[in-house]
This record gives sequence, C-alpha cells and structure tokens, in this order.
Amino acid sequence: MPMPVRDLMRAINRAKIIQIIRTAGLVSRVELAAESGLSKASVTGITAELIKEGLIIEKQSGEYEGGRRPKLLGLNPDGAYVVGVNLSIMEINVVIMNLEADIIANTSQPLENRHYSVDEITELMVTTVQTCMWEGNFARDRISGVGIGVPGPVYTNSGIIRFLPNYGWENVNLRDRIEARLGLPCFIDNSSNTLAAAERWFGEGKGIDNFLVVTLLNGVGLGIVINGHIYRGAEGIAGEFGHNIIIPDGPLCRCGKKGCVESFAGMISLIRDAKAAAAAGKWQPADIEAITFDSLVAELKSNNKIIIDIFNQAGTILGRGASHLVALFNPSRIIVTGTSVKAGRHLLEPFKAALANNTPEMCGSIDDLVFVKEWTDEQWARGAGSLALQELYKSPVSELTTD
Amino acid sequence: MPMPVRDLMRAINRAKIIQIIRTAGLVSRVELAAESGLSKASVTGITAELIKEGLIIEKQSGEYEGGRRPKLLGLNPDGAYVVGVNLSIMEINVVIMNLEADIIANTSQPLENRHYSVDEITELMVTTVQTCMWEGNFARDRISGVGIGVPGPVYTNSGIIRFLPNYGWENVNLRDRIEARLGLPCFIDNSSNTLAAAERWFGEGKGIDNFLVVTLLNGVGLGIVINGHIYRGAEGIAGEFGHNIIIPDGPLCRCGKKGCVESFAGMISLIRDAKAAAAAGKWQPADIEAITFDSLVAELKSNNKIIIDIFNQAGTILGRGASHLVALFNPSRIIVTGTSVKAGRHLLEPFKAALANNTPEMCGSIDDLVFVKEWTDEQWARGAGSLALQELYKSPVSELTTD
DNA sequence: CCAATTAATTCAATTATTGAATAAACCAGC
DNA sequence: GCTGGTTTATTCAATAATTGAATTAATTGG
Repeated sequence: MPMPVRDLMRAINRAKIIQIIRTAGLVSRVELAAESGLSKASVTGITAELIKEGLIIEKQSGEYEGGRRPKLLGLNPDGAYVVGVNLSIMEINVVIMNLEADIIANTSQPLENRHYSVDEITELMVTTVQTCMWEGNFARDRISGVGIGVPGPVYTNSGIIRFLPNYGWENVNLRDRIEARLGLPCFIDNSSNTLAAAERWFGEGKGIDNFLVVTLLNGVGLGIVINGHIYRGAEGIAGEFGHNIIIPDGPLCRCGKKGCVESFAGMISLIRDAKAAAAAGKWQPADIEAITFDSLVAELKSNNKIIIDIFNQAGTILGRGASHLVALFNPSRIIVTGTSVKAGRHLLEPFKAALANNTPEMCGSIDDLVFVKEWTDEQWARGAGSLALQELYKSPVSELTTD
Repeated sequence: MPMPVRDLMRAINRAKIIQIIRTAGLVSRVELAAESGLSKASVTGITAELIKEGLIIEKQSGEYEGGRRPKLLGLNPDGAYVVGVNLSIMEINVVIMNLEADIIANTSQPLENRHYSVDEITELMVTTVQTCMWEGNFARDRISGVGIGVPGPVYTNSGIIRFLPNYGWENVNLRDRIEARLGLPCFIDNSSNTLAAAERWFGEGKGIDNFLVVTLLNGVGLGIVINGHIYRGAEGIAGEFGHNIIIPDGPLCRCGKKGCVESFAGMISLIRDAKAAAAAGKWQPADIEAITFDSLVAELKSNNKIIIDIFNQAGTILGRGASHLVALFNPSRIIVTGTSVKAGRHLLEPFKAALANNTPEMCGSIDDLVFVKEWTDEQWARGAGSLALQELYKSPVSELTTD
C-alpha cells in the first residue's frame, strides 16, 4: 500500500508543519514558514487544511512586533483522542488521552498472579477499554486509534507478540484480536518502546532526535530513538538492553543466561534478592511472601542497609551497562524511567557513578542523564497511547527508502 | 543551506531511481516504474536526465517477453570517479575508483613510526593523491569528490577530527586543509564508518538496511547502518564498540580504561600481548621488537600455541561484546572486516562461539554473521572512496527532519 | 508481412509550490 | 480619531513536477 507519489509532497509538508507546531506549542504562520522552509503561501494553505480538519486551532494572538499581531497556532487538544492500553504483571491500565497528553479518563483492571490465556487477556482488555469509554462518556467514533503496550518483544508491523515471559505466550497476535473486537486501528509494541514514544511526544525527548530511554520495570528495557523515530531493528526486537551480560557468572535470568542487567536490576530480581536475603536471616520482613517492590522502597526509606546494598548493586550494574550504550549510540540524552525510579537515590546515584566510571572520556559527554522523577502507574498506559499518536501522525518520510 | 522545498520532489525521485539502479544492476524503465512507484512517464523523464548527465547508460537489451525488448539501464561506471584516502598507522593509501568500485589507480605512502604533525600529513596526503592522479592519468576535473578515512572519532559535519590517538591530535580540521589544497569536495570520517559505507555500497551490505560492521584494525571499531544510513550519534562519535568494557580489571587501554574490547582485540593489543609473552620467555621470536601483525599470523599458521591462545582470547572477548550488539541493535547482519580477519579461524571461531554462548535466545537469530574473507590494504582507501560516493549521491530525504 | 505484445515516449490535465501583490490588523503619535 | 508605518496573512498568476491515456517503437511468431 504505497502512497501515490503524487500526494507525497503534501503529506510530507503537512507532517512537517504538524511536527513544528507540536514541538513549538504556539507558533505563527510566519514562523512556521521560516522554520519549515516553505513559503508563506503554502503555510497558509496547509494550515487552513489542518484547521478545517480540526487538528490545529488558532489559539491566541501573539506579541506586538510593530504591525499586525500574529495569530498563534497550536494543536487542538480535542482534535483527536487515543486510547492507551498497557499490560503489566499487576494489571491492565487503560487511559483516554488527547493530543496534549492530558488524561481524560483512566481505568485499571487488576490481574491475578497466574497465567492468563490470550482469550482471557483479550476479553479483559476489551471490557476495560469499554468501561473507560463509559466512564469518560466517550463514543467509539471519537477515538482515532488504540496503542497497546506489552512486557515482551513484539513484531510491530505484523502485530505479533514474539514472546511474553509472564504468561509463556509465543507468537500471539494480540493486536488483531483487539482490533477485531474494538473496530479501531490498533498498534502494539513492547512497553519500553511505548514509554519512549511518550518521552518523544510529551516528555524529556521532545525536540530531541537521538536519545535512549532506559525502562526499569519488572524487566529492564531500552527504547531507542534515532532521527526522531523509534528504532526497532531488523526483526523488531532491538533494545534488549536488559539481557546484556555484565557478570558472566551472575544470577540466572529468565532469559536463560546468567548475569545480564535484568538479572540484577529488574524489579523481579530485586524482589528475589530481597527475599533471599530475608530467607538467609539478613533482615526480618513481616512476611517474606508479601514482599513487594513498594515494601522495598519503604525499607530504603527506613535505611535498611541490606536492601540498600541490593539497590546499590543494581544501580552499579545498570551504570556499567549504560556505559556501553553511551559508547555505542552517542545519544543526546539518556532518560531513565519506569517503576523502579521510585527507589530514588539508592538506585540512581550508583547508576550515575558507575556510568561515569566506566565511560572512556573519548566516548563523549554523559552529562545529559535525566531521571524521570515521578512515576505513576497510569504512565504506562499513557505511553501506549503515545504510540497510537505517533503511528497516526507519522510522516510519510519515514516510509521512504533512502540512501 | 536547506534545499528549496520546490525542488525536493525531483531530487527525491532522482535519488530513488539511482538507488534502485545501483542495487539492481540492470533494470528496465518499466521495472523502475514498478519498483519506485513512479509513473512510466516520470521514469522516462528522470532517466533521460540521468543519461544526459552521464550518470547512467543504456547497457543492453533485456530478454524477449512477448513484445518490444526492454533497454536495460545501469550505472555508467565512468559516470563519476572519486578518490579515497585512508590514514593508518602504517601508511597513507590512495585509490581512484569508479561507480562500480573498480580501482583505477592506487598509490600508497609508507609512514614512519613517529608522531606526524597535521601539516606533514596534509602535505603527504596531497602529494600522494597527486601521484595517484598522475599514475592513473587523471585530470582533476574528472574527480567528483574525495573521501578521507582516519583512525579516530570525527565530527563529520564540520570535518573536525575529535581525537587521533596515533599522533595525539585533538580537534583538527584535516578535511578543510585537504579541501583547500585539492579544490575538490572532501568528506572525512573514521575508518570504521568508511568501511561500513563500502559494505553498504559494494559489499555484503548491498540492499540491506540495518547492519553492523565490526572493524578489526589497530583498534576495534563499529560502523552502524540504520535505515540505509550510517548512524553517527549526537556528536558524530557513535560506534565506539572497541571501548565497551568487558573485563573491568583487564589490560589498560589507550582510552584510559581497563579491559575494554580493544584492549584485548585491537591489533596493537595483540602485538603487545605477543611481545609480553615473548619477553616472559613463553615463545622465542627471532626479534621481539620486529614482531608485526603479519608475523603473528605466520605464527598461527605454524601452530604456535601461545599465539593461538592470545587470538582465541581476543575472539572470545569480541564475541562477548558482539552479543551486546545483537541484543541492542537486532541487526539483519553483522559483517566483520579489517586487517585482523587475516588471522582466520583462530580469531573468528572463538568469536562465533562466544557470540552464540552469550546471546539469549529471545534476542533473535545471529545466523547472519559474515566474515570478509580477503583483506588487502587498498580496501581501506576503497572504503574512504565509498564515503565520497555516499555523500555525493545522498538522497535529500536523509536531510528531512521527520517524525 | 501482419498481428500480437511489451517497452518507451508524448501530451494534455492536474496539483502543489512559489514570489509578488494585496489585504488585514495593529500600535504610535500627532 | 485618524494617518502612517509595520508586520501578518491571503490571494493570484506563474512554474514545475507528476500522472493517465494515447501514441509510437520495437520485437517475434506464424
């Protein structure tokens, strides 16, 4: 389904204009012309089209600069809505969000600690979306698309989940099932990439073209943004940072190898180590079985040295791994996000220190290391929603094969 | 200097046509239309332009398929010539090559084992190019561009060499000096990227969009090809694979850290280890000081266990490092090239084995591992020439900022 | 030598961009 | 309150590229 070459130029320029408006926030037509390289005439035409479609609106008048005051254009927050759905070990999270990433409604569906079948998850996702739509008082036809984030590698084009460790799924096309049930365009990717999409659209990656997003979730992942696009590799499974082996005789990971980043720094691993330490009598939790990540964060707050050591080690491993990322990708920025940022300095300081210690000077600066401060569970779903936005507004330039 | 948007479409389509012709070799106008998505009318127009400019020619008639036989178009091998210049520890290598990577002339200038100044290297490069042109009986105006490869990180846009370990240079603009002297468009990049350009244009990366080129030279480097383009990162210094630390308490590397890939597997390191082993009496070379890489390859052939062990270790470290590359980039292919491939199986088998052992199954296949068989020193310069070709025929698509 | 078939070109129509001219909007100062 | 100067935005004819349809060219088999 290649776009007719004839329409390409318009599509490219439309995308260019949208992109500038999105990163600038508020911008006049004259500035758009200057920034895009297009003539004022073209900008007038394209913006008229976008306004007619409801994607952008004239928001306010700009500052007086000696003559007619510019009308500042901005995204129409209500120009489109998307649904974000994220699957994690704990729950299914659903949000409805607008073009400015405001969350209009959100619903979550807790999951039990057992293996679910594909049919069960499909059913739960669909009903949770429906509930969320009901609560947000939304009709289906106001939704432009649905983004789905899952904790495992995905072939994004076909929509097939290659492998889902939590439930032992292999080669499952969850996207098509959901799409068939909802009747809306659906996109699926692993959660690291959806979080990267969110950072690129709304977060710390806005306006930056080359950056990395390290995601500290149950596993450890990496979203790679290159030239403004999520890089997925040949088979769509790039970014398995969590399975870079750092200590060859380290703990066994669910990937089958020993000592990879995730085997130290994934939430699952942190909890495992904390439980092992408790079982060995190094500390006394109320109930070993009831240890959760949040309870460990509480232990950190109360200065439990054993737990602090576990997090320090995880941070150090992460930093050592990240030094490879710096050398290989030379990113403008590394953004660290995910549930585990809640651990705060006990994880992040050793991360930073190990990164600095293990990165040769010649590999460039590592100043731009950003830790996302606040993590709430709805960010997962927001990431998934961003994926839908990104796919919906993708510039056709990205489809051109180039040289 | 952004291209006027008006001319963009033509430029894109021209580049698209050239690209298809280059990868296909011989192709009819009808096939070009089908492949490019353009109409036959446009293809006629664009190819007429390209033929007039001498870039492509009608090479022969195609097979009879029931009607008029197609005229097959191909690159005009004499449509353009470029010069490639490579700087290594040993010598300056210069070639003149055509659009089919045939080497028309080549000249090399041995270097002494000492620090050269920028002026000296500039002078030597210019005179070597001039000698090569004389020998090839080439006039300056037949050369479209000059590519320069150097063994160190380069800011390609500005042409500034960030750092050249061999001679202790920092922030030197060699490109502008050469350009001023030769009066031809010059491009500069580190040798790993020029070798990647060569693989992309003429070698094992032809027609592949996402692959990695591991370069085993005095140091260890990495050329990263993403979406058909060399990826250079935010500051232009991506791909420092050689300085990924594998064994934190390993040998000291010239990068200042210990135990990085290069500290085991760079040619310099291999020679260092062989000399140390000789000094420790583990083997008896004729003259310790005279040990070169080629003499070590000879030792491998005569089954010197000590030397074999050194190469095995290097291969294993490379494989362990490469497993990270597979997990992070999910490349279609990994191409291994550079002087050290001359070491053959003693280096490459352990490489392959360690890669297999250290790559989790979930990170995808690693079947497509290609070792460039024959390495000759002129390949360095050919890589540099490919860089010039790549820059000269770059599609304007690559300049568009996208989303 | 003609019919059938495929390749390539020509040509008028369409469409997007553009520079220049025009219109609109706005403030300052008289 | 109105005029002048200035900046923003739109209009409009000209330009250039693509396209589908029609035409021409080339080729072989019967």
